[in-house]
Amino acid sequence: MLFKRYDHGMSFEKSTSAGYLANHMARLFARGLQRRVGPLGLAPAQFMTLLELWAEDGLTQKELVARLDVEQATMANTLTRMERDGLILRRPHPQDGRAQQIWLTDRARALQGPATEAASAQNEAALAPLTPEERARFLSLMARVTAAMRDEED
Amino acid sequence: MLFKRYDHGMSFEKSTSAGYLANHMARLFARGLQRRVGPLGLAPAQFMTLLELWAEDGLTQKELVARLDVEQATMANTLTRMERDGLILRRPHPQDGRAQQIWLTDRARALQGPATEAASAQNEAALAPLTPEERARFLSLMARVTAAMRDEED
DNA sequence: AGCGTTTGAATAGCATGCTTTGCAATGTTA
DNA sequence: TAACATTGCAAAGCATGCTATTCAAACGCT
Repeated sequence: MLFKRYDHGMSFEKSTSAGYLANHMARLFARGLQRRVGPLGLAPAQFMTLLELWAEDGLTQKELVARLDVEQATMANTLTRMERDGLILRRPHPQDGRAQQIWLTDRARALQGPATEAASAQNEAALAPLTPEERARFLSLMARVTAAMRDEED
Repeated sequence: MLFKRYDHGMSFEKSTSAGYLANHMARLFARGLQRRVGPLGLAPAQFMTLLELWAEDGLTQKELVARLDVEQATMANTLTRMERDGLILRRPHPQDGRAQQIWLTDRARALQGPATEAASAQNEAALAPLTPEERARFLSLMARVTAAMRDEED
């Protein structure tokens, strides 16, 4: 019997790999969000962080890390850039000398409307081909898969 | 009427934002894949690139860029690291003096089995809570959303 | 009180992604 | 064929992730 040179019998089709699709989809979301919120002077990770801070100000870095599920070092760097860009202020925590509280600037508050509109537009563009029922199922499936991987991490 | 300080009436719930969930899910996939293929000396983007090259060798950088949907500069950097790590060789293209062909090394060929097994294990862990029908629907939904965003880019 | 442990952040170093820019090899066209 | 345009890659610069390390503040226990 003849075999083609590269047929090792263990094809791994990227088009049917959840991880591959998830990566590609997330990159497309990020590109689109960048295109839409970039003109406001925001980057995607900054927008994600602002989402938490618009809901509640004065959090510590540790709290942001827990809510956004990124590493502490990643958050520290993102906050440094946001401080540089005049979006937040870091103030010493009144009860804990190791910690700081993160406060929004007026500029950051003013961006809530335009930025959330831009993000909604991106979501709408991505989900355009789906029916309302499919959208709900899709969000639910992503949430379950995400939860499975989080559980597996500990 | 009274309003809480931060209720601007435009809540954007991250738990119901497709983009937010996609980003989080992709980060969890990347962490898991890193954990599983890292010991083989591979990084996630290198694995993604190898997926194409295991199927077909001798492609140009331009062809890889088209198949993986990343920017040319991103691919150039990834290939430089793969060359440094002894996974590929860059050889001048016989017909086009500007281009090069990318060839796998024996080391890269030997990694196909273990690496695809590791990636399959990651996919399995992520999709564990889903039924076979749900998995199929999930992949199909991701493909449709991805296609919608790609279409929108041009 | 004193000492070891834990905890909150910062820093360094690296991988991946992007945009922008530059350059040499090819193609095209007047 | 000379001039212009296109194309394939590389390099610079930056944002976001990660791991590992370090440091000071806070805690806990004897």
